[in-house]
Amino acid sequence: MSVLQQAGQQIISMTAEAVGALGTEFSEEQVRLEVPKDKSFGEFSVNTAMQLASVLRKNPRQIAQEIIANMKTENTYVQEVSMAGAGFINFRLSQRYYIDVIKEIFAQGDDYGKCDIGKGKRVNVEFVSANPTGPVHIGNARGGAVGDVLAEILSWAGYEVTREFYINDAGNQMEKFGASLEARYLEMFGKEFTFPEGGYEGDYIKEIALEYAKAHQKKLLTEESETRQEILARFGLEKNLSEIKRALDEYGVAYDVWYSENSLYEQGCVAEAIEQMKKTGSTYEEDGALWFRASEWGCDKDFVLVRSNGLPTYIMPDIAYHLNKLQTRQFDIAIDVWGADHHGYVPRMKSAIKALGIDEDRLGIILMQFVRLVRQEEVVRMSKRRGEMITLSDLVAEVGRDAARFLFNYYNFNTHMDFDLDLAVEKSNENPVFYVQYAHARICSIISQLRATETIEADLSLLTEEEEIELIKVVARFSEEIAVAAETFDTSRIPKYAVEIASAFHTFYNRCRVRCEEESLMYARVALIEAVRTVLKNLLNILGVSAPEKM
RNA sequence: GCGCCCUUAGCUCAGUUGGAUAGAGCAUGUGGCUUCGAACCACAGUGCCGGGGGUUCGAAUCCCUCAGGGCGUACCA
Repeated sequence: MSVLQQAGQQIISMTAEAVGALGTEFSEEQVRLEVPKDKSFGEFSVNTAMQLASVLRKNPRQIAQEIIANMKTENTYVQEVSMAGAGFINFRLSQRYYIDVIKEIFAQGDDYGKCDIGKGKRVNVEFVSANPTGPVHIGNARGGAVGDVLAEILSWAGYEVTREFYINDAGNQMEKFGASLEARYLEMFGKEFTFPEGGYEGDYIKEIALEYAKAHQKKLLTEESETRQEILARFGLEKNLSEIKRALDEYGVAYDVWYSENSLYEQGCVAEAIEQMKKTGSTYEEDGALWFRASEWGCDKDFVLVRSNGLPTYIMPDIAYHLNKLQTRQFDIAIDVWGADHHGYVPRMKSAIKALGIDEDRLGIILMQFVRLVRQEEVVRMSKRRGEMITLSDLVAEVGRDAARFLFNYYNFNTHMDFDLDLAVEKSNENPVFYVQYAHARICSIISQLRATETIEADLSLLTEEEEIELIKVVARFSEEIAVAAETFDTSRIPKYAVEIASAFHTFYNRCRVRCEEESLMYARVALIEAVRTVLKNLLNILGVSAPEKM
């Protein structure tokens, strides 16, 4: 339990106890611990008196007074309890609390900020899963940044995390891919060809075809069209996948598992999943197709699982995939990071999961709102069909990995965001990522200049300035921030929290000199900023953003 | 038609799950380096929390309704 949690728990206990002494039932779970908006009210507050007002039919202020009179603060971090406003009970902590926070940071170092709400549960986070028919485009960039950081947050929160990429290497799009490649291949040798309807028109298709032609020349001209397409598709898939891996690697995203959709077919998982769906008794045949009675499982409409031509629809291998994750591989939780255009897909997937007897809460779905790229105050238009798009590699080359990852996580996944390329590049000093990195570099610089004398044991009780206390108060919240971020899947809390710490540090820096007259105070302050450096570094690590010592 | 998401300062966004006077950054204005990094700090102004009802001690937050924007609603993926 962190120092912060200990203090919080003490307040909860003493509050529940004090209410009990008044002759009223009030459990610890009912105590709502809050942080007052105005710091002059202290570190914590509870609104217990207001909660009890309607029950006791008394003025909340009077109730608050009675609760306070019964409070036992001996041997706790609480120094002072007071009543304010409509009946808030406010708590001020003793200095020992702040000292213990810094000691805790030193003791835990690179692990400071971790918590154990995950209790070792196994979580699978599947994200990006870009279509392997082409390069990773900008739309996937947000999902990549958020998915990767979410995975990291969950791991800090005590979950055992697997990062996974689902390769859509089966079905319709693979055929279109192969047909598109074939057309370009034939075109190259001056043969007759028809470009498939809805095929992939991007230049990279020509490049892949050219590459194959360079290596194998006219070899495929004598083949049947079907085998030709298959060979080209497989060749192109290999190419694209290695390019996708390269781009993601450059972006700082590394996967534990690359899961092939096609392998689900090959291993009979799709057929098996169809059987399982039938066994639920919620399927029926109509017009030669197999339908799932999703309307019985909380979905507005029924939908088709197997078409009348015998081929499964797109959702069938996906059901098999989730069955594989949640049943076969026994993950406790599976999280999917999807684009907002898939939101209609959520109730369908959940209804299937439910019908199969799996607790739907084990499936967490994050819907990523779209990103619009803005340049010169204008929205950059992209067309995947025409192959006009900005790739992840382009973005990283233009704004850098640090800025991209930080900014994508800076906004909650649920907000539509505009990514201003000019702002991210030209006015890079306005970018919050540099603000945080600057704070880190600044601390490193100070510490390196004082390194010779840093070994002396510091007297942390000398840290009494308002800016010093504020700084400690902020860094003390770390594990709490991780816990909330993990529970809400909200990665944006982390960069925002990092900015808050950087800001508290800069304020401190401008108000208090580290290298000051009194040596003992100097050591105490060195210890303080050393602790802050650890926290900033840990936060940047979680974000996958570098923590430079010089800028 | 039905369903989901969004709407908070000039701009980009927070708002601790219903609490105290609604906050940051950017932009604007003023001030701060003979001493640790001025990529920084301090101070200043701006709000019909999209509109209107309701729930209660108390609403930006929960419910209803209307408006605007985005996206779904295939035997496409």
